[in-house]
This record gives sequence, C-alpha cells and structure tokens, in this order.
Amino acid sequence: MVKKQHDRHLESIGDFAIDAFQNDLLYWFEREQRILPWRKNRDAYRVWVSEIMLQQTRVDTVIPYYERFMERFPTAGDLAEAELEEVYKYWEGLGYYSRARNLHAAVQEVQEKYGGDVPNTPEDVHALKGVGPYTAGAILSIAYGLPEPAVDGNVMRVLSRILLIEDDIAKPSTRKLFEAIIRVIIAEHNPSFFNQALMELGALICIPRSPRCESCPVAVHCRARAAGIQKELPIKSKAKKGRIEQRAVALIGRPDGTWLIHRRPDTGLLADLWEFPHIEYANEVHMREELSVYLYKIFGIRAIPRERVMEHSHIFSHLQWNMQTYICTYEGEVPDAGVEEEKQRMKWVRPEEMDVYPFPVSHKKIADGLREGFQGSLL
DNA sequence: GAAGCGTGGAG
DNA sequence: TCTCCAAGCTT
Repeated sequence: MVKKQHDRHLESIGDFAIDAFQNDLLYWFEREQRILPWRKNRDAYRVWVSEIMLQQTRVDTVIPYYERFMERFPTAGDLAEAELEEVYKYWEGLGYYSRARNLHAAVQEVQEKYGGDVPNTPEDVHALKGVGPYTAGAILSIAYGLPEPAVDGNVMRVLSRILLIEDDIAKPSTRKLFEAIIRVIIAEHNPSFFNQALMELGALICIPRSPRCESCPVAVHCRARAAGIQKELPIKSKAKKGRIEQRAVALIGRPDGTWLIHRRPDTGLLADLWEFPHIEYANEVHMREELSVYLYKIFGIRAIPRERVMEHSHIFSHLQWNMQTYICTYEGEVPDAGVEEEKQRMKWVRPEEMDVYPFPVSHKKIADGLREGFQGSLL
C-alpha cells in the first residue's frame, strides 16, 4: 500500500524538468553557499562529526562547538583514544548527549574494524552507532561523492513544496518516499553539491515560515508556488505536549569547601552527565522531607534542606523541570551508608573545580550560582 | 509507529 | 509568553 503511494508520487515526477532543476540548483549553490568550517575539505571524519553535531541543531550553535572539537580531536584516531568523559565535556551544552557517546564508540569501531578509515558503503556506514539514514547518506554523498539520498527536514520541506507533496513529514514512512524521489532526481555527476544545495536552499530560502520565493533559484520549478500554497507546505502533524515535573535540588557542602555531585545513570535522560542530587516531588509541603529521605537512602547522608537559594525552570524537548535549589546542612560525619552503586557515582568537588565535569545546562546554572554565591541570583 | 532524547533562537 | 523548531537516531 505504501509502495503504491510512492509510485503515485514517482509517476508525477514524469513532467518535472529534472535537468533544468539540477542546473539551476547547483549553479545557485556554487555561487551562494555559506563558508562553513566543515566545508574546508571533504575529510570523511570531519564531515561525519559535523553531521552528528548538526542533528536537530542550528548551524550557528554548532560552529563554535565544531571548531573546539576538531582542534582537540583532529582525526578519528585522536577521538578514539580520548576518554568518553572528555568527549562529553566538549559536547557540554550542545544537547542530545547520546550523540557524543555513540560517536565516540563508533570512531573506536572505525579504528579497530577499518583501520581508521571511515567506511564508504551504505551498509557499513549505516551500521555505525548514531548514524541513521540521513547521516549515512550525507557522509556517502558529501565525503565520497556517492549518489545516496540525505533526507533531512530541509529536504522534506523543499521537496514538499517543489513537487507539491502533502504527505505528513512527521511520519517516519514519509522520509522513505522522499528518499525514493531523491534517487530519481539526484544529480549523479555531483551528488555532494546536490544534497547540500537542497539543504542550503531550505536553510536560506525555502524556510519554514514566509519562504523567500522572490530570491529562489528554482522558483520556476515549484509547484506549490505555482498553486500559491507554498506557505501551507509541508504538512506536519503536531507533537504532543510534554509533562511538567517539580524538582527539589540539594546542595550539600562539607567544611573543606567541597560539594556533593552525582553522576546520572548511563541510559536515558542526560545519561552519564553530572548533577546535584535532586528528586521529583508531588507536594510542596512534604518536599523537604522527601529530599532528606532520598539523601539518606541513596547517599547515607542525614541532611536537611534549609535555605532556598535558587528557583529556575528548564525546558527540554519533551519535559519541563521546575527546580528549587536548597542549601542543606547535615549532622556529624558523612557516614558509610547508602546504596553502594550510587556511592561510586558521587564526588565531593570545589565549585571552581566543577568545570571538569560535564553538566547539563540546568545544573550548570546551579554550579555557576554556587561559584558566585548566588549573588543577584534568580530568587 | 510512537516516544524518548537537549538546547537556544526566531517569529 | 508561546509555539515551532534545526543538517535525526534509538528503542
């Protein structure tokens, strides 16, 4: 059934001027492409790193991260030899941290299995951790010049308009339709520029709201433009709203000036990153008591939340944390109790030494507050 | 197929 | 303030 729908679209390409479209698009890209750090050369490792960083992340955000990352890890070998902890540190603030873990593991696989050379077949590239259909196509086309589709959000938006396709681009199956289309219309003599040009067009001209059709090099080929419905495309169903959690954060300081931080589990949200101990609570009335119980059960520390020093909220893509941060006091020595596995994940650190540990943004702000004594803070 | 997974910018 | 999002992948 899906195959049938794909065929319907592919037939409608019949009267599409593929050659002229390719020429207009490539000519524009050659003139107008932005100068970006990952376009200095076609080194497959450099392309790879850029594509991972650019997943769901804006170009302007990525640039400084990419520069720092490539300076520290210039080759796949350099990255493979590094500690994961340091890789996370270079990823700090960029989000989707599993990208860093997967990239690190995948580079090590490239070292062992391919002698340090990024593989150049669809099967081998796609098999690398963190490399999905889009990234595989991007590496193969941009680094190796192979005619593979690299369908991202830009490409789906641009093609939805140019070919007037009304399939829901939020559905996974729709990406496959666009891959099939790309295989038909891709410029075989320059797949690298063709794929990049479609994305560049989506980023600069064929933008989500108010597309700049006056400046579009392929407006003459655009069916949505001809029908006057370019602003209605692409069709994209809405994501459901995320939940809100109330969270209480504990700052526990020892007389030697160190504070307790805790490493998150190695799966799930913010995996492997460091943070201050915190809990989700349901009732404000029992919040401090619940935090105390948690601190004793997990870390074996009899601590009591005293002064609230910070209140802030953090919004994830699918979740929101409303956070209240408390300075805690505790009785006597830190006892040798608590959960053994968790104790391996705790550390006592001075505020000025915390920047060696990768923190998520929400807790980085608390660490900053600690360093500055919460002066002029958010309370 | 749907849900989980971050963050900062733009309109 | 709020919604949508930006060169997606994994489970």
